Amino acid sequence: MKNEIEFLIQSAIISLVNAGALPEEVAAEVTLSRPREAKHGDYATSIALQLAKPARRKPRELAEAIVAVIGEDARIERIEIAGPGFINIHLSPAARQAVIGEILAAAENYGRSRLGAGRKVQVEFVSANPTGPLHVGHGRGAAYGAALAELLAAAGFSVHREYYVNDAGRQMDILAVSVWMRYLQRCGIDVPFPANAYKGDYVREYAERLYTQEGDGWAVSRQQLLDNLPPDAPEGGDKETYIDALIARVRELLGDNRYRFVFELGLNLTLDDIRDDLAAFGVEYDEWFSERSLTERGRVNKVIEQLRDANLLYEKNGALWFRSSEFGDEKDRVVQRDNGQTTYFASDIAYHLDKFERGFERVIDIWGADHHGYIPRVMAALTALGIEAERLDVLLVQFAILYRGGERVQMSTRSGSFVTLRELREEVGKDAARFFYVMRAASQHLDFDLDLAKSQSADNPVYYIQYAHARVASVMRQLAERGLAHDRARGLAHLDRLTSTHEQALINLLGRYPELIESAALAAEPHQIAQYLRELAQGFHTWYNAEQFIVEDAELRDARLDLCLAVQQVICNGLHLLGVSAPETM
RNA sequence: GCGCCCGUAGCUCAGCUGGAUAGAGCAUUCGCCUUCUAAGCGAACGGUCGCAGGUUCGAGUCCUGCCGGGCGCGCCA
Repeated sequence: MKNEIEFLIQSAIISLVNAGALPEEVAAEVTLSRPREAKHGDYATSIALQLAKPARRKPRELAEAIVAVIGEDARIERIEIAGPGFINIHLSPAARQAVIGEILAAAENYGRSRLGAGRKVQVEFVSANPTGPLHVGHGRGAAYGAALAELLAAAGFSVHREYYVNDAGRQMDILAVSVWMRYLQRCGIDVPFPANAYKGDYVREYAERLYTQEGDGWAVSRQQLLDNLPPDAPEGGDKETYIDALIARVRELLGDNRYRFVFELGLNLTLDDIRDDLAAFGVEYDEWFSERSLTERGRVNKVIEQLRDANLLYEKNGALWFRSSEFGDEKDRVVQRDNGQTTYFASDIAYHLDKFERGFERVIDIWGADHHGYIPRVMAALTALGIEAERLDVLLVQFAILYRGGERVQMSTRSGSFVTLRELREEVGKDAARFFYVMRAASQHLDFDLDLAKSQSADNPVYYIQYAHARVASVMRQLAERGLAHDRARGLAHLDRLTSTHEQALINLLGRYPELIESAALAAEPHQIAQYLRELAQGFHTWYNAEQFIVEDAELRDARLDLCLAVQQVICNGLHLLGVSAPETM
């Protein structure tokens, strides 16, 4: 409806221009807004105010000219010019009510848009290092990314959901060594656990697997392991230097095959865990993209050559540097270390290039806010490789802080006592977790109140919204119990009976939903959906308390039930986008 | 020091990409169940939109400078 009205006004302006009543250069884009005040109509535009100056005409006079050209239209009851020159459009009751029929006919497709026109968009999110279980910080990225992907799909984009698996690099070696050290301890060998290793209990579980499979056959002596190693942090050494030396030693002692085995064991068990966890969180991917595969396919070296050929690399202190500062980054960056190893950044350049080579028109990365400093170098690399940086959107998700009993829940990765996403899910449930994570703008720090998320009351927005959905189902059950049947067509034929302010407000809200999908998708703001659903549920609860639906008058009854079902459908569709279930009973 | 994000009601936050009298929820106070789920509804109370300038018909929204908070500034990933 909004688009139709916009088109109407746009056409009016064009015909004024054609008639010479307006200079050509004023043909601006007409945008409609939903006025806050009901008396300002269903839609309003300030186009006359915007055009007044370039057209050298008084705003109200211009508004009158535009309105005169529009003339009569069946969808419009009346058009008013208000204030300094706003054009307020009041839809005809029939045009407004028609949305109920549209919703019931389109069902789960109501609100879907062709805005994206099938354009290929990739959304990469979570992509946490597979060195341990996901924690609550990753949960927000997961919930946000999944909701955004759904939203873009609903807006007509062809969406590809991807998880970038950092299965190469030093962090994975540290995990392998962590597992190996726990294994040795399991074998009864007294070795100190490195300061920089992964201390979580899951590492012991992985080691137990290895022990179950191999017994103590892969064990070595303390002497063999530690001989001539530099001191670890507790002995006054450097934990980084120590762990690197230890990694080299373990490799040497185990040999390639066995080292590989331990490495893969850690990687695969962790990935299985992450996959299961996300699946239970309602988050599914189209692709799990391996970082290692980039190296194996020579993509990293290839991109380095590409940069070298473009004369964008130089050597300094034995390392290879990319001139990213020439493309807006604050300093140049190393792509290959003095030991010959390529950096994570080098892989990331190859990865982003690969994304665009796979044909995505637009690529969205969702990162934790702590990675924001990394954006300019990735953008610089893309620009250097001839890809317009605008095609990549890096969306930052701020931290979520958990509160329990009014107290901040402390999290510490170092001690291994962090709160995992799984624990959160088990404590508050998938629905509440998914909803709470996306109910605020991603750019806002999120206070996640665990007690509220668990509470089954109106204070809890998830239950409030789900309750509205369940209430409709309950009304329909009551109807059946009273031996009555719902006649949708009869209701649709008598929508003019829905005259109360509550009903009008609900109908207006329902009509906004398709516009909301588009605006939320374009702005990458799933929280708009969450806010809207609360508003819609509130409108429904208010109506529910004010009026009986199951009344004697069958025409009125069916009209009201049609509205009920339309509300239920939109709540269901909206919750689906957010990954929250829509229960029939509560 | 430099860069990014954020400052809106006592608290947690919206504010539709510059519009009309700044809105919700919670908290507080007062009401509503013999009637479709009270996991609900209604009402009241509550604001120098961090501060100061600027841009214009019009600024919570855009620009500049301060103040306050978060995060980041590795040959880690």
